[in-house]
Amino acid sequence: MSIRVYDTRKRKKLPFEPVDPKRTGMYVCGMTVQDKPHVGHKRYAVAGDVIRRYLESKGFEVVYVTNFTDIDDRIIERANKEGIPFDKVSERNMKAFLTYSDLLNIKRATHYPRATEHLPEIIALIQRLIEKKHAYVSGIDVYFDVRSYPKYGQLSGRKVDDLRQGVRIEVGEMKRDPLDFTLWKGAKPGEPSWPSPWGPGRPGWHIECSAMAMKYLGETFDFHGGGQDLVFPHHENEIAQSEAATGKTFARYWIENGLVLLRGAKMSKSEQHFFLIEDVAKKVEPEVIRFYLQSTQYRSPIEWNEDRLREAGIAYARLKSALETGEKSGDGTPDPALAGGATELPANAKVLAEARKTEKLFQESMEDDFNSAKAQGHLFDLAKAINRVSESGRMSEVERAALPEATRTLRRLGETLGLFWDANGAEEAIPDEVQALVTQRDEARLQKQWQRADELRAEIQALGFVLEDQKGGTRARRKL
RNA sequence: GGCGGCAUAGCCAAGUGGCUAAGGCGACGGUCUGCAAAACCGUUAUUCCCGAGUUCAAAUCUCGGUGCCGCCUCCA
Repeated sequence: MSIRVYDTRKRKKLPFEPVDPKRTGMYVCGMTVQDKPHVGHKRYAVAGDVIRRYLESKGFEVVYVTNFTDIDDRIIERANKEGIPFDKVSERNMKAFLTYSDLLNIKRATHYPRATEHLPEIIALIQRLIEKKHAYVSGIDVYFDVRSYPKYGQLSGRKVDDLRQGVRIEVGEMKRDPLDFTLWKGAKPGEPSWPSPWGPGRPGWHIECSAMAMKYLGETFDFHGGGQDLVFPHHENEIAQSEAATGKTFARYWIENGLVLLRGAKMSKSEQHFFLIEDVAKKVEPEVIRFYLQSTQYRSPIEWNEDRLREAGIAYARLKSALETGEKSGDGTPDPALAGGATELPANAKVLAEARKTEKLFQESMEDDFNSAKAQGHLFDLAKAINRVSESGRMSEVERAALPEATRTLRRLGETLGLFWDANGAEEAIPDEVQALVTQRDEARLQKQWQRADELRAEIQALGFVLEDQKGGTRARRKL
């Protein structure tokens, strides 16, 4: 058993060798909170959460850090437009981010550091870079000297000389080299600012992540994630400024996730080409959104598409249904095979064999660069085995005795992927209104009033529930 | 123009040197059902964008095409 991780920097899968055998650190670049979160912001959150949950299931203590960039030009722009302080804008969008993280069963991070709360750390890091001659003061700004760091470009595979053309210098910037990037941006009149040795100003975009990652995870840590659109320049610059300052490896594994596409093109704030997660959540069950987002390997792009989501809903319902079936037949039923004092589950039960096999394949999938798509796929084989046992009228005692254990395996593996949390209480909370209609329909069916029964079923379906007439009675489920 | 990635059935998606090319959706046939739904059983890629090469052996490696995506400016 060994975990292998694809590292963007080395461009290959490497064995996972944590800095600390018991504890691992993950830094996942969060969002700039000038706006509400869109689906793309949930892709990286889900991808990170899956990896985190898996590592935790392997016994690691995971220190998980996701930042908020709560000060930058866009936020200031937005605040000015609305005529409110910048922190009102960032505050409300951070809140929205967390609301929808919870909705998608994304575990809360260990830390959610914000740039504006880490000015001392940021300033100290910039000072360190100036002392080492990797940064210089120019006018009211401080820049990183890219030419002073020969390994620049190692993450994104770029050569400094190739980059020379095309780089733009904004008005007012006084860089020695067009490639140099801002560490500290001196404030213009009326802009929010913090005091520093170089005068009032605010941090550049990249420096906060280096400072905060090092503060919470140490100068060298295991995982650094974020969207693939951050590879260059953001992550490249993070490596440059961090490793130039410490002389040590910064993050050991760079695990950038593929982007969410909309009609074939990247979801993006600046292009106004995106779906807000709050709008999507009104139409699609949160469990299905999550299931869908992790049904593709995290490094591949994923198309956001209503047809795909509907299919995902059907597929996911299959898993949930098997789980429910298994748990229902398992609960409260004495296991005949165990009644005689037997302490071990019947090893020759087919469901149990399937559960063991699924467990093995699931683990192998996740060990191979956290392939949740593959792991999730294996769950369907176990679901089928559980349904098969529950289905057959002449279920053997051996199979029945093994069913609870097999079902527990399904639940445990699903939960490792962050599934099966029943976001809307779909199982328990059948509204009284719906339940009353179900009862009426049952009565009609007893009297063989089929037309009346069908009308009632149509009404119930219109309320978003599906019916399953079973031997023991009618089961109503929320449609996923 | 430079850098990186992707191309697998009707659709989505695993698989990156050798067992029958996972799984889901859809479709078709069957069981069950008052009819459905769900579930179960069966069928649905002699073949992995195209061409050449390496190898006893390639969807998987190499080279050359074609198409798509991302980055090179803020973006998860």
